[in-house]
Amino acid sequence: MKDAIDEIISALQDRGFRITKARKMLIKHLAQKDQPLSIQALCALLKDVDEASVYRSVRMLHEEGFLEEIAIAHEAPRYALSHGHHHHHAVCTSCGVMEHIACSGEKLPTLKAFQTIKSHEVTFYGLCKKCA
Amino acid sequence: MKDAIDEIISALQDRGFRITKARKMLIKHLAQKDQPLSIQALCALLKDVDEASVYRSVRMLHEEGFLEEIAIAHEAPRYALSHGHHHHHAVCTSCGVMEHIACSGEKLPTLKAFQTIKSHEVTFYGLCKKCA
DNA sequence: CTCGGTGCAAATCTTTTGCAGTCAA
DNA sequence: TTGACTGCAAAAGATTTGCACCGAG
Repeated sequence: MKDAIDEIISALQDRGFRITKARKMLIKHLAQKDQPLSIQALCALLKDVDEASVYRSVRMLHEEGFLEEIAIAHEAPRYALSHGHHHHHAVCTSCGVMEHIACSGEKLPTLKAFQTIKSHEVTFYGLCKKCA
Repeated sequence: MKDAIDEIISALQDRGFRITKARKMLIKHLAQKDQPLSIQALCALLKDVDEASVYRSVRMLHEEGFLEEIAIAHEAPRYALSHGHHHHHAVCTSCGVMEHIACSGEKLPTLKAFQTIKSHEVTFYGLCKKCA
């Protein structure tokens, strides 16, 4: 986990970004929480960092590809450190906890933390015939 | 299509809601557009209805089950008249047009209006072991 | 030392709410 | 007639932006 943090930090430095308290804290919290967090949740965790800086840092890290943005029905988007490999999610409608589901094509995915699934959503993103 | 509108209107009346210009226009636009629309898009179409009323009407129709709310990555949710049967969506990342995809279990779904699919997202909603 | 990033405050945008007047039933 | 809705205005919340100062490199 420490490795993941260091990797992102060196990558940022390589690209000319400075390593500030706000950015270091943001990455650290996302790495150790192991749960995608909304901007508001991040602001609550980073009490001593200005909200504007949280927004700016999240946007930058997302644009640079270090953060994955996860859209959830009826909720603000949540952010997590990018994993690289393709995957999906399960969300608990009661406590909000999220589980990462591998989409490897090799074996059937398993849900370790879930008891029951009530609904699912599938969305495709692509080009319609007019725009292709 | 006219039938769908009339059906919703009688159902609303049966439940004690009044049929106002705002509500009638909202339902009419959603029925004839045949595309899910965001609240902002609806406000633009319903220029002579106050934004606050659009928000109130959309919420009421959604709570009463007449509107389906569709979450799209990096976008405001869109609303469409409920179809009843379970289905999914494809979104064009260029023009935003959406296609409804049946999820019947009988035959493979087909995408009529789409040329290429770039990505997909699957999300499960349910109860985790702690909350079950 | 430099200038990219931060904090703070103000601006902007989105959504909600209170209230008095209006109109569907 | 009556109270469920609406429009309007203000409030609340979320996000962005301008600017002077600060600190990472």
